[in-house]
Amino acid sequence: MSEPGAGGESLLFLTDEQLRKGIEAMFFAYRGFTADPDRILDGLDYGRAHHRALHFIHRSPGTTVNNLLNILGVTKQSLNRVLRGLLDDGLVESRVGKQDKRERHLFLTARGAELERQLSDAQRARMRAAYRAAGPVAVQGFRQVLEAMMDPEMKRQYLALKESGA
Amino acid sequence: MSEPGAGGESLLFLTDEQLRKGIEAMFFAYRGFTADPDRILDGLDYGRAHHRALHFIHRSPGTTVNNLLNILGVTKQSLNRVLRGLLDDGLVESRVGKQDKRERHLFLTARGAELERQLSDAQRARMRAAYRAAGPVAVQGFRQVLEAMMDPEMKRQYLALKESGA
DNA sequence: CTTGGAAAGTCAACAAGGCTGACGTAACTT
DNA sequence: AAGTTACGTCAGCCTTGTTGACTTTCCAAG
Repeated sequence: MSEPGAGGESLLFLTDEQLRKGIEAMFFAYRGFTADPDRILDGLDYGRAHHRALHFIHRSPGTTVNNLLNILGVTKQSLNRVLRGLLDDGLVESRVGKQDKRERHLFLTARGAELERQLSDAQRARMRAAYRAAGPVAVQGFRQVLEAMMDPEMKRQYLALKESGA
Repeated sequence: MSEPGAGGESLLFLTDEQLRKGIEAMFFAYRGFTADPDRILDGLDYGRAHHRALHFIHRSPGTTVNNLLNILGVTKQSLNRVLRGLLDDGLVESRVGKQDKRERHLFLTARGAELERQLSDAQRARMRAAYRAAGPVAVQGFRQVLEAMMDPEMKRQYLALKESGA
C-alpha cells in the first residue's frame, strides 16, 4: 500500500499477497472447470484422460498419435491405454496414413463425437456463464494472463491450434 | 489478430469457438502453473498433494484437519496419507485443540515453512511474470473470470481466505 | 537392396493420489 | 447415558501417470 511513487499500480499488484490470491484462484477455478465433465464421466467407464483425448481429436481430426502425445504431454504408454479403450468401444477410429503408413490418423466416430459434444457442452456452459458474468474486457484479460502463464512450447501448441481454427 | 472487427464483440466472444479457446487456454496454462513446483518436488519424496497441503497450512496456520479437507476437496483417508508423511518428516506440526480437544490444529515447522517458501517462490515467479506481461487490467479480468468459474462453495472458501488475508 | 532409424504398439511393473467401506477412540453435546 | 463429531487407520480398489524392454512396420539414405 505504501509504494512511494514508482508508477503505483504497476508495482502494487505484484505483491506476494496478490500473487497468492491469483494462485488460489487458479486452483479453485480449475476444480470448477473440470467438475461438470467429470460428473458425466463418472457413470461411464471413462475418466478425464479420455475426455482430453476426445477433445483434441475432435479439435484436430486426423491428428497422429505423436501429435496427440505432444499436446497432452504424456507418455505413449499412458495415452495408449486410454486410446485403446476408445478404439475398442468404437468412439475413435484409427486410419493408417496415406503418405506415411506408420502413422495412425485419429478420428471420432459418430458415437465418439456424440460423447465429446456432451462433455464439451457441459464445460462450455460453465465457461459461457463465467464469460457473461465477467464481461468482454475481463475475458480479454483472462486469456492474456493464461497465455503468459504457459510454457513456451505449450504456448506454441496453443497458438497453432488457435489459429488453425480461427 | 483476425477477429473481423465488428462491434459485435459482446456477442462474438461467446461463440463455441471462442469458448473452446478459453477451455484450451485453461488446460495449457494449468500445466504451466504446476510445472515449476512439480519440478522441485520431483527430487523429493513429495508430490503435488503435499504442496497443496503445505500451501493451505501456511495460508491458514492452525487450521483443523476438517477445514483442510473441505478446502482441498479430498477424503480424509487421502489427506491423511499425505499429512502423515509431512508429520513424520517434521514439516508439519499437529497440536491438540484447546477449546475442542478432538480437533488437531496444523502448523508448519521451520523446515516445512522453508519448503513451502521454495515451492511458492517458484510458482509466484511464473505468476509474477505473467502478470507483468499482461498488465494490471488483464489481471483484474483474469481474476474476475476465474471467480465466476468456481463452484459457489469453492468461491465461498476462496473469498473467505482472500478476505482474511487482505 | 540393405540397413538405420522413426512411428507405433505392446507387455510388465510400479507409484502417486484419488476413492469406498469399516472400525476404533476420544471428546463434545444433548 | 446415548448420540454425534473429529480424527486416525486398515484394507482394497481405480485412474492415470511413469520406466524399461521389445517388436513390427515402414520410410529413406547409403
